[in-house]
Amino acid sequence: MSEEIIQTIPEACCTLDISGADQEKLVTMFKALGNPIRFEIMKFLVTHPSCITGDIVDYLPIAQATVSQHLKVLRQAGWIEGTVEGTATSYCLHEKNIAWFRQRVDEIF
Amino acid sequence: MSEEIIQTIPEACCTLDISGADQEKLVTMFKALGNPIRFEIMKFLVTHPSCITGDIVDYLPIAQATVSQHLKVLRQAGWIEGTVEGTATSYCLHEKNIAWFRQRVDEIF
DNA sequence: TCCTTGTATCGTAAAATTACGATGAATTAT
DNA sequence: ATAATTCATCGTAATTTTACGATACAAGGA
Repeated sequence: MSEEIIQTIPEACCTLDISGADQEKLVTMFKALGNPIRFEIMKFLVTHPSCITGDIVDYLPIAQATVSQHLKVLRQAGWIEGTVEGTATSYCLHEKNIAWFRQRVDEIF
Repeated sequence: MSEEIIQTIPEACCTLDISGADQEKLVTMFKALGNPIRFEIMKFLVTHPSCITGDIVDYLPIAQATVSQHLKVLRQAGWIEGTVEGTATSYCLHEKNIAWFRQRVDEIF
């Protein structure tokens, strides 16, 4: 006779109000800043509000195409906003999303 | 006669007190949570304090080896702590590092 | 109109990440 | 001592990310 083994995951001590699309967005934001170059870009934008792509390219030791790619990741993750100004693009922090990120982090941990 | 062009990066509006090893640690923490499975593990640990590896393996739809690998990433990033208890390993949040993370985020953004 | 400037996107090579089964190592049970 | 349990690590295939040069595109100036 073999005994029946019932797998039980321990009971939760509490609930967490994050899931679905919000959770995906949060993970995307974490992932975007989990890269040294992109973190450096965010630091640069904090200390140099609304500068253009070229300023960041001049500042960083990597190719323009790569910077543009990183800016796209940060933009799609919601960390920054880009505004086309003539032939240039001006970037600034997406304050609303950043505030949202902080609230979620404070809420979860 | 060609005119000399001097590249100038715009002046900073402020300074940011994060760099070097601290910055690397912060990026590593962001990177670790920038993965859906690892985020899910963190959520599980928040709601199920000090559970063992097997509990997480039962909860997630992925192989034990993969869970173990993700736990290692979270441990090395400083999000969690593991304690060997006999043949099992019990994991819990690394509260101190988590607090440090939140302080840095609040400080920067 | 044609050229220059500032960026984004494409194609692609190299590197890193993710997932798995298999194996190993340590502890406990028989 | 042997077997079972629990977990980490190894080796590796598949996928994703990162970086670059080349190219395209849009706006402004000559």
